[in-house]
Amino acid sequence: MENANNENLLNQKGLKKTKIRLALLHHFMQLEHAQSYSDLQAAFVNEIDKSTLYRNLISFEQAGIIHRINDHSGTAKYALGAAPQRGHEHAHFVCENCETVYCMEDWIPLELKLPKGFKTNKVQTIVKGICAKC
Amino acid sequence: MENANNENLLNQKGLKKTKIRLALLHHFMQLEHAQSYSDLQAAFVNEIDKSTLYRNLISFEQAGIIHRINDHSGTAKYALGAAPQRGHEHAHFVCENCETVYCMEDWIPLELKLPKGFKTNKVQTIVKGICAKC
DNA sequence: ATACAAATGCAACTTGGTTGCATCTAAAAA
DNA sequence: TTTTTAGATGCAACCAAGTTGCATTTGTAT
Repeated sequence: MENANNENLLNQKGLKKTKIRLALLHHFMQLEHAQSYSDLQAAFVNEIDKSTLYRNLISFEQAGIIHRINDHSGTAKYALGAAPQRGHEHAHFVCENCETVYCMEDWIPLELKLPKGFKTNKVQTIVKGICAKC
Repeated sequence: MENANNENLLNQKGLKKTKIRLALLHHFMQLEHAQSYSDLQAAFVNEIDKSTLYRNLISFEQAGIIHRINDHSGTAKYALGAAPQRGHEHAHFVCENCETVYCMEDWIPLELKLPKGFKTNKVQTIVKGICAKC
């Protein structure tokens, strides 16, 4: 069932449905928080090549299947869902204890007062603190 | 005059006043926007060793002379001023054209509604758009 | 069945950043 | 002023994240 949905998703986006992509997609579907490259590598140890993994993350991101999050740890993380668009931004919560990154879907983008001549189209917010599990 | 001020600053923070530190500090004083490692390396080509530069950036940051900015480009940038404290956060503006990073000093931190069990102590905001010069 | 584009694996590379260690220098003590 | 010493520097080696070129394989359209 979920598998059929994932196959459709890849079809829609014009991506070939390979074992690796279906496995990756399945993995993302099961998780509620963001994954770093090393998380994913650990989850698929000796199954997916480094460059293949990175290339698929890029493909998925371009297709709007996942979005890249920079949680200020220095390394990117990836979570299900398209990149936040103007008016649909969401904040990301980074737990300072367990380092888990959550998408805060109900985030409301704020109105900003910018100096003259500055124009904005994106606001990205990282909230740091302690999550419910810690 | 400025040089004397910089020397005092280093004294106050318990840092030895070396040629390199004074040059770095002077450089930061002249700039209005954030610098990446590679910006700084280019500005002091063959003058400051890689590890010395990084170590001084760390020292300056710990001393509250500069603060580190993560503009979601994947590489850190540094700008004059202490790290934003609770209640004194400021947003950072990243120009999508020239990639310049500006500190928006008059930013007012927002009140957040977080899910139950989540506690926050820091909110970091990156605003992306086009700057006044572009 | 075949043919082509796209996906994979591998190795080599780049860049940002760190670390250990020997040497040097600012600044305090004598 | 000279001596002492903690801290600063330079160098080389290292690590992790991420990218690229190329040969091979696989998915899909014909």
